[in-house]
Amino acid sequence: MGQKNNKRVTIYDLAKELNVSPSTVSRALKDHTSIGQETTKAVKALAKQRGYRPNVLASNLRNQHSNTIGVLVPWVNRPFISTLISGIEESAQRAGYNVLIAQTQDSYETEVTNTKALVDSRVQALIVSLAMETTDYSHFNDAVRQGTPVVFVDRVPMNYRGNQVMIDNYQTGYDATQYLIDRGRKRIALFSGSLKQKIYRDRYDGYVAALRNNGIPIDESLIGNSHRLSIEEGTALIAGMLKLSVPPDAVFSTNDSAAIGAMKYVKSVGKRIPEDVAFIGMNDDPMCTIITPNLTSMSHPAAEMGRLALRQALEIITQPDAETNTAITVRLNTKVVPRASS
Amino acid sequence: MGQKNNKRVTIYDLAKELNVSPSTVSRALKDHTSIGQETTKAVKALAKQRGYRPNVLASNLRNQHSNTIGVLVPWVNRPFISTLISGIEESAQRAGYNVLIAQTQDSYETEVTNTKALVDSRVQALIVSLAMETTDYSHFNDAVRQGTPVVFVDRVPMNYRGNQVMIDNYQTGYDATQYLIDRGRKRIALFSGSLKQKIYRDRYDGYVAALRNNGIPIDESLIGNSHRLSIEEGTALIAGMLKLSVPPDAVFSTNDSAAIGAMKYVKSVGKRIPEDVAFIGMNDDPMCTIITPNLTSMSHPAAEMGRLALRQALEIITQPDAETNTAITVRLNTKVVPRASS
DNA sequence: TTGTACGCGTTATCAT
DNA sequence: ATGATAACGCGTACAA
Repeated sequence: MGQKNNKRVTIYDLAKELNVSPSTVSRALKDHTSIGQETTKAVKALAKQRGYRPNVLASNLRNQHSNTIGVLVPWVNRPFISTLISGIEESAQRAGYNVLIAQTQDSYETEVTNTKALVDSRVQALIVSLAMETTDYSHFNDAVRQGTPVVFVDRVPMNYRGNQVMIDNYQTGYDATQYLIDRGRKRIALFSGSLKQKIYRDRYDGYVAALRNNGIPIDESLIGNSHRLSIEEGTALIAGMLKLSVPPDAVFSTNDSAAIGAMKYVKSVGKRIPEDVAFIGMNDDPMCTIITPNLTSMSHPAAEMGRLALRQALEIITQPDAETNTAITVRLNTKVVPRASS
Repeated sequence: MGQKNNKRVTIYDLAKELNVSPSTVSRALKDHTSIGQETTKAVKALAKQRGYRPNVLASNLRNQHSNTIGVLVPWVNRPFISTLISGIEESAQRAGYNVLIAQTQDSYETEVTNTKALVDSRVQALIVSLAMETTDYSHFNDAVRQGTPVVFVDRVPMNYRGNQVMIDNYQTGYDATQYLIDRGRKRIALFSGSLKQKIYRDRYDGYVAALRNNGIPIDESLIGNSHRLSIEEGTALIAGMLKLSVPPDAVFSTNDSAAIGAMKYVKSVGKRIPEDVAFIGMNDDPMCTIITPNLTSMSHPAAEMGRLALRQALEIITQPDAETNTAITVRLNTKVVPRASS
């Protein structure tokens, strides 16, 4: 595809050709007021003609930053996360920033490695959603210590008071559970992720509180833990619970995939949804309106969370004295998206 | 989260403290054979103790590259693309490369802008899937001319002979259509993307050839063009076609989303799938096994394509004389993934 | 308004 | 086995 020609034009080339100094070129190119109109115009014209492009590598070194935002997530190919990234990328692009992406594959070790790699790449800020098993956050402390601010999104650390964007997970868990209770359900199963993760812990707490406030006993056999909350794991969880002497009459799954896996199983054994088992999921992924019956879910504004996380990052970056900033926690409200499954 | 302390340790700091020269430190750090065991060990120990991290910005400038791969896609939050990216990222990580991501939002203008931005960022290679309306590829010629090799994946240019990874779209279109014909269908609708895009053009050609070889006339009213092949557009397309005096008895949709939109509509008006209208999609997205009945589709190895594209990029990068390389076209075969919808 | 000179941190070349 | 020096390209303090 075309000829290759690595000799890139520099400000020195332009300077020589115009018989001015490189600094004049440098200044003219960024519309420095102290450079004459004539000169500026001439420089720009030649730059365009010669196809001059600034060497970002040199500029980065000189300015000690990369104009890049790092994004570290468990997996990019999940509906919620890919939309989150889409929101981040769109905002970043508009603000003139690049986006460097890495996935942890939900592994703590990979998270540590990649955090270091991103910091080494001198990203100006790091937007992070934690790996499932992460309970030690010291690698992020290291990042901040080295001058890379961190904004957490969705899967945020326990007891964290720094910059973060999330939903109100406790309330979401409470509301989802209450929604099922309001529809007459008494034996409500919970599909949860690791309780070491704050988001799942909070949803669990909301679930327990809702049951308690309605005088419904907590039954441990109805609480299923799952590593990844995949479709397959959802199937496995419900299969186990349907064998109980008194099986659940409803399921609150803390993501949609596991709910859908369970629904598929329930349908396959001839039980009716929602009559025999009602379902409510979380995230409101597109698949909710594809399954039959459509899956009730809790809203989860992925793109918006991405935009907000990026905005926070930008604010930190542009603050001259990052030390004195007050950290911001954005906690978004969710609501039930009612559909036929409950 | 911890104290901030921007003063980063450099090889000069280490050199001074150890009473050696910076070059010795630099060499020791990368296990240069000419440095004594003792010295090397001492340097590494101190580096670790002082928390030394190389300044990638400086290294990049010196080496004239960024160790980064640029990825330019229409949207990151689509099942096929997010999985493609996942494959690229995983391989890149393993090879020690960063991944810079940008989306074109299927706009030609944005594609041009972002290509330039990525080239300016000195990515070492660009992996691109074209925007829907792109028919002029000169911005990629510019990229190559400036020394940034380009690998296309999935949505590749027309009549291109450079590096690219794709599926055999003609054969895929042919096989999908033949599959419906084999099941006795005569009036087979096609849901296509823009025919200016090679992938849709090839699928269209395959569709036409299959009909022709089976003596079935081409009916223009059964060929639907769609801008984004979204669920909504699928619904709209089938709604129009069902009004025909002789409506289609099958649909070949060139992606799964549009097929599913159409299936939802068909079910909503009380027609049966596959008895009244059979369906086959493309990509084999997860949603195929969520819809009822499950959607037959054509396989589309997204993660594998990502890995292959990255490998091609790496080969080009590591080739010393890129000029003389022969370009590689990888064309993967697909197969029908049969399910209940046809 | 423009030019000179230096530094950002690393690495490669050449010398010792 | 180690050191001195230059260079990558840009941006800016200081000088003119």
